[in-house]
Amino acid sequence: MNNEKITPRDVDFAKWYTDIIRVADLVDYSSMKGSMIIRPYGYAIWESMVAELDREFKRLGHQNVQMPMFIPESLLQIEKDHVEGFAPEVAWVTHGGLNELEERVCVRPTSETLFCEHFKKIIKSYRDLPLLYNQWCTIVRWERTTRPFLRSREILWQEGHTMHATKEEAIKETMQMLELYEKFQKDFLALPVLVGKKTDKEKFAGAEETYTIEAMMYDGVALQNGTSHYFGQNFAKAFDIKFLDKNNELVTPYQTSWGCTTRMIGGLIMTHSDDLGLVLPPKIAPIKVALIPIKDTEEITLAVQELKSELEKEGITYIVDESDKSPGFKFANAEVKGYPIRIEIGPRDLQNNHITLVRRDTLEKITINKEDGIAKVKELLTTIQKNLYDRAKNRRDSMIYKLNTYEELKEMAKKQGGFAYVNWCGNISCEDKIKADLGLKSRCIPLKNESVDNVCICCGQKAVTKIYFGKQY
RNA sequence: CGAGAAGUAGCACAGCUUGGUAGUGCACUAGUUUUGGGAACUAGGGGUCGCAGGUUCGAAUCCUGUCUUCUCGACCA
Repeated sequence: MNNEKITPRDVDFAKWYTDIIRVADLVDYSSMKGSMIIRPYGYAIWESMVAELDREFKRLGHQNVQMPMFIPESLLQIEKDHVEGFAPEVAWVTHGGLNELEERVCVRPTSETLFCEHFKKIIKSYRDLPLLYNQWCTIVRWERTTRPFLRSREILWQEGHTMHATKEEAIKETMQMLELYEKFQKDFLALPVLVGKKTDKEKFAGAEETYTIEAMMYDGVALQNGTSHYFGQNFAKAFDIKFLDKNNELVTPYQTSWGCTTRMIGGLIMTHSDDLGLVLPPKIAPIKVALIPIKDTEEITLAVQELKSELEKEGITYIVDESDKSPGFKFANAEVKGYPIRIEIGPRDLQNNHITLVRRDTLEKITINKEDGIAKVKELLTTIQKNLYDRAKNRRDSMIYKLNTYEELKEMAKKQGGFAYVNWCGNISCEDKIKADLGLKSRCIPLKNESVDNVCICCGQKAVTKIYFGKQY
């Protein structure tokens, strides 16, 4: 910890973001371009997410597996759209030891092809389905420009891959996982998200339908924070995966995949944090409470001990700052780290049998009887979680603009950010034009579509759907 | 990949115009006094000034090349 100042959020958002990451000591940069080292505190945040998601995946019947890191070129090339989509950002290994490889292999940018090869071997009968696999791993995409958490060359993520006997079941799985992500981001990360379908232009290479979770950052720029794909039989056909159904007929199964990454940490920061440092939703904060003794006396040490054992009894994680730093320094440090609640214990408190609780989200100080402390902590953790979500949602909602004319859209594109909610004819030409002229990309088509009786915002032809446009990270 | 800017201690930077012993703040170490919003004092440790070449008696400083990073564009699930 050092006492570097953070660039104010409204002055330079990009600098503010990297400052937060630096002062909270979440990552370090490796000697290789575009690779980040996730430091212990950053990793602890990821572990909180992993624990929650992994439990949910397993509850829904998924099993974890581990696939190889390398994909032979011939394997990657089996599905045509897939290889075309990923070609520009694949890293290749050409040598093994001192010898040139007969066939080069890539470092997985995603593992559909590996799973498919495996599925082809193990799926024989309808009794083998559904096959519900998930993998926690890192992937590599050779990005030209990188940004910590949001776009790095090595990505720590989770990828689910499932096979189903029927189309309905596969679609159900796709939607179920999408909803799981939405619920997780809402309930745990306190991120209000738009859920919807990607346009054909923006969908995953090789997918029939791509669904997305779109969060909006403090500056109004969108962040795709999770996806769920319905593949239909595209990969299964390309890989010649077949099984014998109940009628003893050889048929092709239906497939899904879904994933989310450490990008969610970036999303957390860009949504909740402020000029003093990190702000973490209590449910995801690795440490919920920071205990700060103001002075090093016997009386205070005793009171800290009491609080520690009470927190332990309740299973609330905490940290005690027993360093010989000044109180002000300890407060600032606790704020930088984003601990949801800080408890100050000093002589003045103890005189009256009090302790002081400080909320990280509002910085409100609450003086309370020592005995009531833990009950108040529990209550506050819930309150803070809710407040963070409400705050983010109000901000997000205030930046969704329902627009009808191209002029209005043009005006919006000039502004800082936000989502435009507009009518669209469904043609890629309009999507291309809006991107080329205004720099806005389609975010998603809402799942529950309102009836559309208007014209496309771009071409004026009959609109077929509502759609969100916005800038993206 | 195009345009611009920058690389000097862990971090942030000054020094460069006009070449002459490597500097400042924070962080770090030890000691003393402190402690309710980023403590004070004292004493320390830490650098081949991104890399390579050139000019020069002498280069962080001037010249050439090169690598890397950042911003903007392009690209991008």
